[in-house]
Amino acid sequence: MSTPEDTGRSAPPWAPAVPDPSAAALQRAVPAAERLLAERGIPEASVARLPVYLRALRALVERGVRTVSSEELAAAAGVGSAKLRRDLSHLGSYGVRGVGYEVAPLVAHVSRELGLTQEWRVVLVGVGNLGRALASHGGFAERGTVVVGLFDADPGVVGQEVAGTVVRPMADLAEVVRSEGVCIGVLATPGAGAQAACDALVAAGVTGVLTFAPAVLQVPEGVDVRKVDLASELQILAFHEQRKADAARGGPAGAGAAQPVDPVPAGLAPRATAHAPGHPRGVRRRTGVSR
Amino acid sequence: MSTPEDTGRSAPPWAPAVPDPSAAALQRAVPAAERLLAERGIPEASVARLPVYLRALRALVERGVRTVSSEELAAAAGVGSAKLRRDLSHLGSYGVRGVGYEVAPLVAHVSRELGLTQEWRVVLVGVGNLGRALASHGGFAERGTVVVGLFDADPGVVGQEVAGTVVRPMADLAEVVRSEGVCIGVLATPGAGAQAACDALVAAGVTGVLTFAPAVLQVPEGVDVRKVDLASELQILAFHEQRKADAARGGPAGAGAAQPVDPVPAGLAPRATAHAPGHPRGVRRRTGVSR
DNA sequence: TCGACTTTGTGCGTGCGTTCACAAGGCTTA
DNA sequence: TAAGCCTTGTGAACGCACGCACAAAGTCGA
Repeated sequence: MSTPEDTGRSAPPWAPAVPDPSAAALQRAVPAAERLLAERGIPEASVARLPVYLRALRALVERGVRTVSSEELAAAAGVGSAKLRRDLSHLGSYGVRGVGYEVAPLVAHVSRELGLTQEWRVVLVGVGNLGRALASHGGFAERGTVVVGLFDADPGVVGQEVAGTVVRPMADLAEVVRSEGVCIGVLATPGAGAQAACDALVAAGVTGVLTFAPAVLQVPEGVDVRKVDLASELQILAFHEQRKADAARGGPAGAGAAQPVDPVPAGLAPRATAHAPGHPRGVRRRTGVSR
Repeated sequence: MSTPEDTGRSAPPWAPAVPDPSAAALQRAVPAAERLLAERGIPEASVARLPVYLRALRALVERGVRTVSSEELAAAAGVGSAKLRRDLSHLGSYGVRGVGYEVAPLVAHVSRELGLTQEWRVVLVGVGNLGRALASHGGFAERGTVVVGLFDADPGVVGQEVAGTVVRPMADLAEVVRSEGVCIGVLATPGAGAQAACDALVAAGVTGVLTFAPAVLQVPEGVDVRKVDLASELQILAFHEQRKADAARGGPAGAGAAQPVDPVPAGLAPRATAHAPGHPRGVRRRTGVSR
């Protein structure tokens, strides 16, 4: 069976400005076994890290580096080397034992895996403060993504020009999605109108949604939703800050915090808890970002 | 080492300059957040959901509801009831068997747990498109958070008034952080200046950072970093879209999105591709893909 | 050509998070 | 008071993900 590999359009836009002798490597046929492995299941956790690896790899390309060890790349991506190796192993074997990974081929491979060999056209619904920023934020999509339409339910906003594009009414959504081949939508509406906007996107044929709205979205099977919740992120940080403050004040083991009835000193300012118990200043390390 | 020339470690800190084995060793350290949690044992995963529960609860308060069952609240928050019950159990028993949870007390309790009984003052560094939006986005912090300072390294931006606040130079950062009792900083700079800005925040005494910059940040022990990566989110969506498209086209096709063109069989919605296991009943369901 | 060295790829143990399923507990009604 | 019903809180099982540690596999120098 013919592998749907790089037919036509050869080199990706970001192909290393370098001569690139390994072009052949790109064409190299991928063993069926490997492909199946990759197809069958790349853990979601790994997929989520691929963009990070890709960014690190591109930086390396920029610097003219041709080969990296898992240790180096992992450090650049802020993860452990073992994790990185396993993640990459899900894509097939693209490293050379005793040497490391060839940057150029790896960039190409990861890009292809993420579907970045094609351009993804997206529509943005909700042109408020955030929506405007996202539309203008040239690099928010880095590469591979193009906003082909801005929409808003507010008649007052429709017609305005934002980032060189005219905001269109929701009524035009379906038509644009179809004609432009859009399958990803970005939602930047207030929480109240989020579900309605989401429904409109789905009805139009979008199957992937990135939402910034503070609302729980209900979507039909087959539609992916990724949610970025700014308020929540801050609240989570606040939780940790409070925890640190408590630890600094009282003894660990949540002296007072453990009790349901915690006499919260409402008036007490969370003063710089900069110097918790014992923080070895000056030592840098990456901080877990959980997920 | 394969790096052609890694001369001078003068490379900017944010550059994926990897060498430095000692740094790798330091990464083994246990994230501050996790360690703190261990003292009281609220799983990070649960903490991350508390804001969502809180939002749902507030909506219930708005509607005058006084009691909710775990089933109802879970549905409103988009999670399973068992998960919700366990999450809440980490905060202590605030439910009444046979009845459910009393909304008002629960709101108060969760709020207190998240540290929302006090106001968290934050500074925002990087007043570009995104920074401006965040500063203006009145409700992006919902409640409990107040932006008390905008900073930017660009002299051209300093002095401008954004959202009623004058942008100040980075030189003023430390002073503001101290005088205002800030411990959380929001980073909205380009990737290039992120590490420097982060360093400035940490040096000023900030111990919690929310970054939107596409860069891996290195921070000292005791500082929490949460990262929101817009480009990555889109790429992850793209990955899934590609997967669906491949599946729709027929069998487990190649790993590459071959066709640069013909992304979507116009008008045809890539039906079902459910990669999420079965889900209870309900026409609509929330789509997994959480972080 | 051979041996020493380097780094990948992965088997395996461990711990966390999610889910099931049910006993415990509390309200309501007779 | 006692029986019945409802929902919480949680013991236990399951599965995923992470990290260690090492054999395999390749490079480099003699």
